Amino acid sequence: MDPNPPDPPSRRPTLSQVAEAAGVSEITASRALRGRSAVAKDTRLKVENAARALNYVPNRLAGTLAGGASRQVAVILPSLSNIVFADVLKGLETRLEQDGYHPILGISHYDAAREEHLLRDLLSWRPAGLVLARTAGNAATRSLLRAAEMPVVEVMDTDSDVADMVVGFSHRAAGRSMAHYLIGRGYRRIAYIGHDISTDFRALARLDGFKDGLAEVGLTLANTLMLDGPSSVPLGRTGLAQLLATASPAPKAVFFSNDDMAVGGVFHCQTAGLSLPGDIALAGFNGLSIGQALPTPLTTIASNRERIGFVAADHILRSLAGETPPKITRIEFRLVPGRTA
Amino acid sequence: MDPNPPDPPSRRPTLSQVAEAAGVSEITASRALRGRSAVAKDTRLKVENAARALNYVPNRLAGTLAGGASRQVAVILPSLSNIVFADVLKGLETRLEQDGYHPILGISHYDAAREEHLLRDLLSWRPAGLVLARTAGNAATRSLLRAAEMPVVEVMDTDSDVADMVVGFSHRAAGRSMAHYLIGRGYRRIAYIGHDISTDFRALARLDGFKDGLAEVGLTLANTLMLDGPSSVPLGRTGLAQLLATASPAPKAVFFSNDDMAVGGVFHCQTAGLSLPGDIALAGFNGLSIGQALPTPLTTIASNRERIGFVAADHILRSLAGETPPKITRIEFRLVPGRTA
DNA sequence: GCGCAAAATGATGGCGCTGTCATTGAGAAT
DNA sequence: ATTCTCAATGACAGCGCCATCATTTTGCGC
Repeated sequence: MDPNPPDPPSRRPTLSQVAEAAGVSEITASRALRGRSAVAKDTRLKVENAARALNYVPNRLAGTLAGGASRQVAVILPSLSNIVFADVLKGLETRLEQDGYHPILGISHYDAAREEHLLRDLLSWRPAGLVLARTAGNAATRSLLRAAEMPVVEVMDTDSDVADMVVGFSHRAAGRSMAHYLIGRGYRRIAYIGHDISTDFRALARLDGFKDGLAEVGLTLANTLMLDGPSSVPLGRTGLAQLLATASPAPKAVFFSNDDMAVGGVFHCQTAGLSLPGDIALAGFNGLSIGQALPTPLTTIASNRERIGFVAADHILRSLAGETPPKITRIEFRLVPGRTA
Repeated sequence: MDPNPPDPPSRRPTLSQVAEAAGVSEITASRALRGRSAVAKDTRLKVENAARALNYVPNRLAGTLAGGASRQVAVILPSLSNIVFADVLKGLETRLEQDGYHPILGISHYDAAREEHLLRDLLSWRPAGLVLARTAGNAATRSLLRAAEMPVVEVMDTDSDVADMVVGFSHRAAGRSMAHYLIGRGYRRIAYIGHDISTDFRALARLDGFKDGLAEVGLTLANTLMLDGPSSVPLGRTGLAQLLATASPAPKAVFFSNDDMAVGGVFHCQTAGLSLPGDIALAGFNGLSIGQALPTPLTTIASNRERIGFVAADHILRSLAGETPPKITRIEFRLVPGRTA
């Protein structure tokens, strides 16, 4: 009984083994499997059979190193707890997969240092392109991005200037448009309830735009409640309870940092017996399906996250194909009047 | 004016350029940067400075090819629309990142053929390990997995036998435990509302377990409504409306395929003025925070998806470190009695 | 048959890095 | 001093594949 048998030599078959089995040279086998240059039909069949028989799986590390471009795309997102980024990732993956590309993922947790570290790490895999939803300005990140020498798409908002291309919309404009809507509905005493805004600068941009919209008619926010922690339904629920318990006079309308928060607000109203929008009006942001399934559909702004991801991936792939996609692509948002405001 | 200037020689700096700048040999630079073997302190500093000055980013394709193991882990999930899998991915990424690993992602869309194709594709990147939430039995996938020669963890359910390791729980047992709970609460005329079950075999396993639990006391499902399409809040809402419009006598309790569906059911009751659980009792599965934030907290079964992902990644990393994690790791589910049943 | 272009195949080198096995030199032990 | 040890460094080869440039074979017109 050998106590430590020599490592089983079951290494994965290589291209040269396939070539040998097929009775051709390595390079011919390579061409046959990739189908790029001319290979006689029965040569190709021989090679394909040999590859199948050996259960050959190409080694793309070697392939990429030797010549081709990688078929990996680095993706950096700030979070996955928020369905919004999962949607973007889904759109990305869908488009990438069509061309045989795959995302390598990093989550920055809204942390600039971690983002930079991730960027370095992912770049070391020599991806063909890079998609990111950035966290905040960071000098090191900027210079890494500029030096990346690959297509780079920044997603989610169009207010950025670091990347090669941008796909998204202006969160500031979205906030402003909600202000216009609420003003148009006659609301004047308006409050805002947000989650941990120090990290989520896009929510902050919406808030700024919202304030701008109010200012255009000489209004300011009646109350502003900034809560700790990431956005969630429970946080929105307790947030509205807290606001209504303390604000006097009570606001007539509340704009939440997003739909999760706003749905929590709706739940509070259901619990407290407040009628929507008579006693109080609520509005969110994102257009999640849950908001629309509520007994009183949520007034919100619909964004198309999946499409943002899809288009971002498409831009990467088209850049790699030598095309020149637009620098800025707006994926329009849309105000969805519900019955809560 | 050169019409086609020679490609700018701005190729990324290589290790040998760093070595030259630091006045040492390539291999010494390699060691200095990796910090594995003995390098004199000031040699290391020289190399580090040179690397920084050149903005050197290592090429891990070459590094992995030459010797080391890859620091990528292939991840195959059936969907990202469902927050459940985003949670798993989050847990995975969190643990992987701690050791400098990154997930390469593939989405199978509950399609066995696509799953197999993805597996081949991802394997071609020679990842260090593989984590997947499988879709269904598929002979080709099985043999690929067995031949993978790397740690493989299957997540979400423990009813599988293909992978090296398994992290999850028995969906069948979860379904059974919900049956016991509802029976214990006195419900007898019980219905089930599910989404497109042909794809989601875990939901099907829960249903089977649920039926088993009913059978133990001589009951069967009063009604079964299987809806087309992926699970969602709106689908659950229309589903319950449809069931109550057609079933006669009406069921006293409904078990939904998951929380999204059940929340939709709650919304229908709110709209239709049905009181919970007096007029009808509802139960879901997953323990999403939204269900707990409802005015009447949802009765459900909490699963810890993020932990499943975290532990799965941990098993991969420990296997790579030479340890032997358990073959089967149960991440317990927990019945959460709410006020809807 | 002959010449020639085009198709098919092959030989070579190298992508950027690391494993392995030298080699060097400085200090410890004798 | 002389040997020995061990830390520090380096030379070399090769990971698996593909780009480039031969070379051979085939097809085809006349």
